[in-house]
Amino acid sequence: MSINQRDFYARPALAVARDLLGCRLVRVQSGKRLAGLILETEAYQGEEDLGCHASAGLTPRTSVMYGPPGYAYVYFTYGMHWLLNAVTDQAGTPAAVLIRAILPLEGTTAMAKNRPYRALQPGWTDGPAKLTQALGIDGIFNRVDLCDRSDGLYIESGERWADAMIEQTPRVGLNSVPEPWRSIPWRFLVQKGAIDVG
DNA sequence: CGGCCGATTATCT
DNA sequence: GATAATCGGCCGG
Repeated sequence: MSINQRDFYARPALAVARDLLGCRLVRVQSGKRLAGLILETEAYQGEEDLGCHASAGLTPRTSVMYGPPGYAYVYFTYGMHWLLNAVTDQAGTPAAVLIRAILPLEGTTAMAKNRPYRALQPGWTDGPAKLTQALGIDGIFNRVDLCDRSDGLYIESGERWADAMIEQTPRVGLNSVPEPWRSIPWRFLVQKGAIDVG
């Protein structure tokens, strides 16, 4: 397994969102690997994308998206949830990919401790806030370098799913965003039948 | 099983 | 002062 390097992220969010499916999200917590296969992502591309936080322009919160690719953009929403994005595209072009679901593969016991309530129930990591809880990711991970193993949060290359196994749908939760951004199919997910769930 | 709604606070207007 | 890239509980059928 090798860590995705800067050039992997230095592309438009749409391409990175597609290629992150099947990669392995790794969080090293207390010396242990907590990791899972990425099954669902969403692309947010540019100030003109009214679903993207950067559509509000350069602010302290969105500034990380304007920086170089390969860094984490972790933000807080709905008063209680942390969501994990990977910054993509070149510096100066704000873009990011939201990681929405993983299949837990390593360190599931530790993940269950991080997320005791629904641990190991069906679907316990199939939401963007659920997976950050399971992996113990919060605001202190904002701006960490995903290309650097020493930060304890990175993404390894994985197997590439066939296009036939990948579904594209509109992004979730953008009900107050105008068209065409509300309906543009920039959400990527691995079809359920493609996954061998235990 | 599906749909509605409250929780709770960082960020921007 | 309003809003939010969500989750989980509770309700009704």
